[in-house]
Amino acid sequence: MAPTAAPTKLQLVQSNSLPALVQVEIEQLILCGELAAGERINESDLAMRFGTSRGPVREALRGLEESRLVRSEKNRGVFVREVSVAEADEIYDVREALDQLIGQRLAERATPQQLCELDAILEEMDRATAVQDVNSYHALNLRFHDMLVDFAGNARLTESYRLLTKGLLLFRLRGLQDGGGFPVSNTEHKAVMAAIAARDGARAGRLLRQHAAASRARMHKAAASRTRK
Amino acid sequence: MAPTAAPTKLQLVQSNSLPALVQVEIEQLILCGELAAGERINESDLAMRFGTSRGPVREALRGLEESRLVRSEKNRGVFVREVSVAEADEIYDVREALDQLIGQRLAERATPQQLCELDAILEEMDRATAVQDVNSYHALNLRFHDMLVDFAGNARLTESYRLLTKGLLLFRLRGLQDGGGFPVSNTEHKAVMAAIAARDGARAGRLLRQHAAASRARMHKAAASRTRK
DNA sequence: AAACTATTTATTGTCGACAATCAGCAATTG
DNA sequence: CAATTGCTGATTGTCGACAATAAATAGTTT
Repeated sequence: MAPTAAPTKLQLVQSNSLPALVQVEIEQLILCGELAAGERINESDLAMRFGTSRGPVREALRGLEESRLVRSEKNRGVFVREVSVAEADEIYDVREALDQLIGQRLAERATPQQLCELDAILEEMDRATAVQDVNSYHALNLRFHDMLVDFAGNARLTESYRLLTKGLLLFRLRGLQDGGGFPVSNTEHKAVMAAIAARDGARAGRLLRQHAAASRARMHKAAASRTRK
Repeated sequence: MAPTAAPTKLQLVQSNSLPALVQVEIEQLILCGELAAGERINESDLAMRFGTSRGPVREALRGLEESRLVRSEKNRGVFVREVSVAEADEIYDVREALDQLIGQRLAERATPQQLCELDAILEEMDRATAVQDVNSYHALNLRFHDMLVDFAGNARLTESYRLLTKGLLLFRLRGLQDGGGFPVSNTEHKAVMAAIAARDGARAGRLLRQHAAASRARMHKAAASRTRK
């Protein structure tokens, strides 16, 4: 009998190759800000840190370059990408289109079980809002949108979306955290959820797109107030 | 004085690293079908072919894995990806959303010069249709859509779109070339162009999305008739 | 003293070699 | 005779070493 639904830890470790492991590790380093945007990455240092040789590290960096988290200059090294406001704007343009699709598909396909999970997150976000816990809210917000795209049931859509939002995450790290308008954000989430629960695909799509647009506007506002200072 | 707009061939060769060169080379091999879908890729063979060692080849393959053109199994090698009809369907779902955005932005931003270039391609496609030259039409069609997304003026959008369509290309290689309905396809192109020339973003977006949907439908039809045989 | 040049040093790019692992075949055993 | 077990050849995974390049430093000249 074949082991059907048993994701053993052993199997995961054995299936994932070392460069792949190193890649997610470096990705974490970048996303958590330990490797700052614009910074140059030293291959030898990373290799030492992970206890490998430079080969796997180079392979991992090549993968990260393809996912646009780093850029590489010949004979000079690879650098953590920095995304400008203009680039973030471009990303948002695409994201809005994808978010609309996500809302649409969610309304068609999301199971009641999944809707419950989403509602649970929303409640947690309300609690975080009440205590003004920005960090928790930010993390929950990320998880919420990740679940949304997952539950939309289109693997390629998930891929594209994740790639895009990683770039956005890199931008947010530069300081401006969503313009601070996070109580508003959650009311928008609830409106989207209502449309999904009502199985109104068109409305859900429209609302989720508007939510992304609002988020973009908050970013602009924060960026503007920042450059003014 | 700095060389402003002179993309010397020398500079390109020197700026692009060897693994990057190898990567596009392998990509061509895959996209032109010399490396068939599902086939296993031998690192040593490729290294010999390009006159390098296995290191750069491995890095290139890691990049291609990130762009989903190959998949990698630990200790077994990397394989050219094969995309099923279901996956192609997923891709089309996303592509439709992006095409709508492309049409919208094109109507807003395309310069008269660019519109001329596009029209020129359309004429060529008409000529290819008249002579029933499927291959030429296919190539022109690819160029046309590539130019569309380029002229939309959003680098991230271009990236996402290209990534998606590469996957689709991989699927088309498996035999079914767009269901043969290519005279229809070009009339759709012309309708889109008319909307863009009229600077009607909403209509251009809607029409380009419908064009993608029609293309998807043609794929389904071809796939159905194929499995029936 | 400033500017240009030579040298040194650190880091990347590439390679060949060795170890680990897997697919296929042969031999053995019940 | 079927099935399991143990080889064998080939291929991948990883490493350390060397060459090539770029940044930093020191030295020289005007």
